Amino acid sequence: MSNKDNKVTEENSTGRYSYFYNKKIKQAEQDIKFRKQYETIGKQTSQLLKGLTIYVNGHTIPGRLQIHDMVVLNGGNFLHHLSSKGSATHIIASSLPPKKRLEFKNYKVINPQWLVDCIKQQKIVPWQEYSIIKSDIEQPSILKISSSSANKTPPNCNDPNFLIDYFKHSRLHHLSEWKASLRQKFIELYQDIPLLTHSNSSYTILHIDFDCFFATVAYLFRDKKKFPTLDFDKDPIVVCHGVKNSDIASCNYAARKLGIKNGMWVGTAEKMLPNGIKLTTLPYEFENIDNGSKAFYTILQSIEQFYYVLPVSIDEAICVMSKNAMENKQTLLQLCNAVRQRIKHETSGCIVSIGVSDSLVLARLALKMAKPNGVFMFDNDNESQDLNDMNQFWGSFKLDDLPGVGRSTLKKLRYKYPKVKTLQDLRQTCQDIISLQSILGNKLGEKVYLALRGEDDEESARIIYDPINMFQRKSISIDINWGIRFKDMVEIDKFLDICSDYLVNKKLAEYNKLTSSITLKLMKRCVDAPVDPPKYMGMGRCDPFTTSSRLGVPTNDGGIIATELKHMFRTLPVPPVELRGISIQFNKLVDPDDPKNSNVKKGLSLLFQKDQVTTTPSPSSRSIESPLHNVESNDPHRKYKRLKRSPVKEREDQLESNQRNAFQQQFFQELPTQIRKDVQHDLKITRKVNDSKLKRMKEELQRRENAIRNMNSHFMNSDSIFVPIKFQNETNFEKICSMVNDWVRETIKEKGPHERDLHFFKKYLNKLCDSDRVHFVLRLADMISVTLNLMAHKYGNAEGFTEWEIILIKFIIPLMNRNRHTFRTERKLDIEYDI
DNA sequence: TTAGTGTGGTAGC
DNA sequence: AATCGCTACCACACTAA
Repeated sequence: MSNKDNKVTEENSTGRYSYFYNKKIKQAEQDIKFRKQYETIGKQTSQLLKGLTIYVNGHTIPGRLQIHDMVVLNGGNFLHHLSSKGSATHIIASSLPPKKRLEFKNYKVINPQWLVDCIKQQKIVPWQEYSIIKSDIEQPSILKISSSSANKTPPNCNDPNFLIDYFKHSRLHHLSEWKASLRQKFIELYQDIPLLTHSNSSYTILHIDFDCFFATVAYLFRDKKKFPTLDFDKDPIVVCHGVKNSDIASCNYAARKLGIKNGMWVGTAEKMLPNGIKLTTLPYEFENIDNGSKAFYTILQSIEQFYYVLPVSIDEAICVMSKNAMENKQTLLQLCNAVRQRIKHETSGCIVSIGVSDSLVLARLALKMAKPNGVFMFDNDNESQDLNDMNQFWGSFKLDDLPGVGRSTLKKLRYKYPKVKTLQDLRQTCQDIISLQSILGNKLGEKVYLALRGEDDEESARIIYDPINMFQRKSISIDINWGIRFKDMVEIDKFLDICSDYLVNKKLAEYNKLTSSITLKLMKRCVDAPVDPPKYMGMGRCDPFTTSSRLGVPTNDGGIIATELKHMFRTLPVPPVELRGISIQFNKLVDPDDPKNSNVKKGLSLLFQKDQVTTTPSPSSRSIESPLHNVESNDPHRKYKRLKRSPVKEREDQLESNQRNAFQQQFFQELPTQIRKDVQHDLKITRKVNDSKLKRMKEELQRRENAIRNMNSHFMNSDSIFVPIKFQNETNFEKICSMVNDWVRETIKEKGPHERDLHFFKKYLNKLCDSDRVHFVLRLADMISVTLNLMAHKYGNAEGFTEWEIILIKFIIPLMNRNRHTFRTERKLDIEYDI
């Protein structure tokens, strides 16, 4: 090891000095020779690094040998041993233990990327940005140690940096980000090359993947002082953050032999160890993983025979080559081994395995056979393949080894075919496509059926025949299902602001897109799940709730999006303290440069175009709508004017809003103090959210839609506004009434309504409102109010009673005011709510 | 029929 | 002390129109 050598050298005992001195001379001579050789075969060399002396310390990616080649071929001096201080102009390292940091503190110590970038740009780029001990210079080491230990505060989702900090440590986040960026790069790299065609479908597929990548890198970059005798081939090693309920991201083959699997919790894995064997846990090496992957893709892309290098993930790629690119199996195997050798060499020891076949699914299965550390070629051709070999091949896979078969599908197959254990069994049991489709559904059934015959279904094959489109981004989203613990809506609003900011400024900006549709998904703790789940800060068992919203106008305005999210949150029945996870998706991405969106900035004008589109699908409405169009769209100026609210209109709105408030105030005064305060607080937030610009735009839309519907019913003499609305699969309002009545009566006695039931009830009420049937809502509200009164003396103190009271005040009554258009007419009913 | 919504499943380590 | 359970995309069931 070079470290050891250095120590000896520094001792500088006379005998040794001359030995190393000689060695140094010899190596310098070899370097020159090496360079000459390169030049004679016509390879590019340069004098870029002339005058620089570079030394590599410890493990790096690219590896020591590769850096050596890079330095020498670009005219630099490569220092094999750090013989005396000052002899090296640059030291390349990925990380330094504290002692080395001190030792090297006067050197330019940089990470390998510096060299890569220098060569790429063909100039010496400033080293400071690549310095790995820069941060130490700024503060004394003692202070740093104390602050870093004090830095380990428990995770807190109210911290403004929580999101970024969480993502920095999340393996799954990294995997997703890496994948997205590889796809993006693919598009840039291959956008001009012609697509492959089905007709010429004689391709060889190489599926290449690192063996336990995370674990290998973690091992290579481990703290050697902490693990002086660790043996990667013998000791079980896993990569994780924690000790007990922490996910295992990756485990080496010694661990796999004991039954340990990726995704398992550390505590579970430890239970599988035989007596006397210890499990070694190593931390993640995200940066070095990324570097390793860069080397991997660079090598693959440099191989001429590969038509495409399709990224699957950070450590996995599918290489497509024409069948006649290689002369025979022998040369193909040689190529595979050469690739494996190069990758191992240039990543300082990371191993890839390769599966080779003529379809995606077979290449993937072959890869499974190839692992660990091998190449496997599978020929599906019946004539050249021995039937025994066939049976053995398919017989060695479990059902969920088949791509597309996961936990859930496995369960379905097991249920239907309890005796089937291997893919060979399944091949024999399921001869027809129909039975598979009846269990698994149309597509998946077909996919499995074809896969068992070694063929790809159309969807899977898209990655070969249409990768550019497949890799084109169609949605953007973030999920946070760890560390979410909020106290109240104020905290959640702040968090939504942060999420919105991240999505807009990091994602939309990066891809230069606008969004016109948002989905919000919340995870709510199951009623019977413990408040603190087994995993620290985990989500535990949850019920999911989803809602989505069309914005009408494509936007990248963080404010509008945040406001909409806050509003959406409030439509879902998830109390702040029960929240365990949030997911936000932007579904309909729009290109701002697209000429048909040129008036996005004007915003509202697009809204009205959209309005016309969305309200014209049915023939009946179209016939009625045309007069409307004549009035409005014949004169573009007029249309535009309507967008600007007249001062009169603005005042009217103000008036209405005041009325609404007065209406609510009336109810508040009759409430017990505590409830009143709570309800008022939340309404304040809700109102703020609802009064946003977007909300006003949406209300305007809604009003126009209703107006058209009313016109319809007027002209057509039809009751089209009374389209049936279902609750609990019932459309008859009287029946729904009695159903709701029973439900209220039962749940008042206990703990109130179940969230899901309530959620659907609220949806039903919302639909009633949206279709101008507020009087039904009034009837229901009245009924509930009467029931509460009747039962007050007996159950007035029950939890359910209070719940229903709050539901009535906080949700149902404000709902009736929501649609101002109808409010003025319906209010005449003047039902008295005495609570 | 067609289009939209919400839900579920899968993949990578 | 613990711990960092993401994210894009397809497919399906269901509803509205």
